Amino acid sequence: MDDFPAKTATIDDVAKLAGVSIATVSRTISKPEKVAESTRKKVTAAIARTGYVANAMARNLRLKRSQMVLVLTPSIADPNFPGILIGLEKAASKRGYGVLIGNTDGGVTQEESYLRFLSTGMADGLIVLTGHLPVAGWGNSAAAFPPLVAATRPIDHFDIDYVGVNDMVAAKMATEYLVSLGHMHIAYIAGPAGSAVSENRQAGYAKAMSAEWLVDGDGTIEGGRAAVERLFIRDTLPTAFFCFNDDTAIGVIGALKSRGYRVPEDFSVIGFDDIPYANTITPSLTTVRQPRLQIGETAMGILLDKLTGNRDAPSKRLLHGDLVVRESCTRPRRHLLSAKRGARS
Amino acid sequence: MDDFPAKTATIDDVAKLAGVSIATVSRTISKPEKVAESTRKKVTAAIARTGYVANAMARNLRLKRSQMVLVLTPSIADPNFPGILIGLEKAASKRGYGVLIGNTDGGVTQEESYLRFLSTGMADGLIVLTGHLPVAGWGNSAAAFPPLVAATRPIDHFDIDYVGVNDMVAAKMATEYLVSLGHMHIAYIAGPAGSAVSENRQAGYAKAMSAEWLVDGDGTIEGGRAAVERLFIRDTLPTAFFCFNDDTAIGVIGALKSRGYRVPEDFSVIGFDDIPYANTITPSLTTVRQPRLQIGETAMGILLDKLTGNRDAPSKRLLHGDLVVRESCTRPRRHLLSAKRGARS
DNA sequence: CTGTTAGCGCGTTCAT
DNA sequence: ATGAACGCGCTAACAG
Repeated sequence: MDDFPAKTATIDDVAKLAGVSIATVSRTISKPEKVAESTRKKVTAAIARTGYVANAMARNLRLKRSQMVLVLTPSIADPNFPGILIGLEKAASKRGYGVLIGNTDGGVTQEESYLRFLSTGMADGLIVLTGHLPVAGWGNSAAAFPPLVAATRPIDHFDIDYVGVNDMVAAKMATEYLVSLGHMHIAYIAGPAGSAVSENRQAGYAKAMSAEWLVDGDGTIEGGRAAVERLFIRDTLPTAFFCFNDDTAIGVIGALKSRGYRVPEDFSVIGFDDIPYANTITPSLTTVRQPRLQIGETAMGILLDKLTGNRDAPSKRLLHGDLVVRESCTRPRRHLLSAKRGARS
Repeated sequence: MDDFPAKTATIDDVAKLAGVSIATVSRTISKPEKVAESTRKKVTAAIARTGYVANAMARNLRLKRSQMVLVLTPSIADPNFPGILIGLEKAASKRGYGVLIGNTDGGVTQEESYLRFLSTGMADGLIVLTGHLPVAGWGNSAAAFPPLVAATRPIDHFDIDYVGVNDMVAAKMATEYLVSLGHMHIAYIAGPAGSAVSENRQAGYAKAMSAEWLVDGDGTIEGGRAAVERLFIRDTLPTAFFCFNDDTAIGVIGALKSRGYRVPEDFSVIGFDDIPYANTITPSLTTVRQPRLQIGETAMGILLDKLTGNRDAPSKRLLHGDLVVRESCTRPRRHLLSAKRGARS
């Protein structure tokens, strides 16, 4: 019934078997209502008997499209990626599109290579997770771009569709939670230098604080750890840490613990993302959940709408992030403000 | 220079501009040596001026191929997936192939849908991460399959290319490590029922033990936790746990800790996979590293070899997994063999 | 309602 | 060494 390399029946085979022309076969497939009931049945039967499946290459060549979208990501290993990909894939396959993965590793060479791929027509559109236009300085009119939507990381200076979490609002909420617990000295451990996302989170944090206390970071566990070490060289310490992301928070907690402090008893720390393992660490991490699946789905939805023509002006879609309260934050217990370095190790 | 929707030059444009026939243009691209030096230069120049890039659909239609491979996975969220995907993608793009993601969620419907996709010719081959042939009972002769290679999870009853870690050897090694530490009572917390991978790991474990002590599990954190709870109903307990995977180990450790025990002081636990967060939990997890990237690369390599014709009989490629010693295992301290339930909570 | 025809853009004989 | 012509498999006019 469904052997595989079964000579792959073509539309001609079906037409011949059904005793009609190929045009009729084509119609029965795409516009069934425009073909007589009787012949439709014959054709349908013939299709079933031959196991016919339209050749995508031929059809796409004719239709000048590919029914695929290319997803450009700087890192498949990013803990947020799988969730987003699931959403992307789900929305795409639901509408008959395939999703191609393009891992750039931040490299310009790879970006160019994928772009060349795009220009061969193997993909109709682009989902960009990198936070910048592939190959900086691409034309200057937005019309010069291929259909594209950015997700997770906004792209500056261009009026491009974007969907991601509302970082500022979420960060403000997280910070306010810390404040409501009684914290007055909260440090923000930033993400990679120049990260627009980190800047937005910082802005949200700033809105909830009268004075900012900024610490550099890079979004990695090691970066979080290093930030804490640097902080301990100073004379004063915050009572709570609002971290750019969960990885940073994990690093912060690790460093704190290895210095002999307890979390949340001695210091509260809150992360951002709610990565899959956020609730498996000790203490389980209070954080802001990023609606990954939804981000993926709506980003793909917007792109496909553009591809199929039902879409007007670019829009920024900011989704809500939920605060997930777990164990890593509590009321400040003592005034550790004057804690000196070298508590213990 | 590289505007985007730049009318997309066709081979005719290039031919016209270079003053040659399209056949010559085609040759200059695929068999440069068969064209005169002088004309080659003209054509090359014309290509550069027009920014010509061959249309993939047309070319693939003509060549009856797609230059894409479909990766069927039961779960993008599996912690092992990203690493494998990176390897897959790397090897594919290096050889000019694109990789398409097919998330089945274990559903037959999705599998069928992706298979139909395959049969449209949008993909030339398949990488199967599900551990079974898509749509069980597919023909009976291996020749009826499309080019395919299984990775991570072997497919029984068929002579299919497979690449994964050598579970038995690795499990034996892990168990022997526990034994070398002095443990005599080691329980194996199994994976999902019927998992061939879990059976192999169990077999390796058995080889290092005189008597098996089996506990059901399902490969999830919750499953690991539950396994421990069930164990505490009994009168005797092991001094160490060899877990099917890291998630299970995380659950085991969590349950042990919440019962007031310490790991590794009271119980040693060892996992399998070395997922990204294995070293961030407390205690950091001793485990067997699965060579994900390498698995992905060699699986894709084999598939592409088959697609390009340089390949003979199917082969099983078993890669070595390294034991990664961290903090979750130590020598058994006391004889907890008669520990009763309800230690504390 | 149905069949005929003309390409979509390219690779490839087959002549020259 | 190069060009003319055919066809991969399909959809979209255009007739009838």
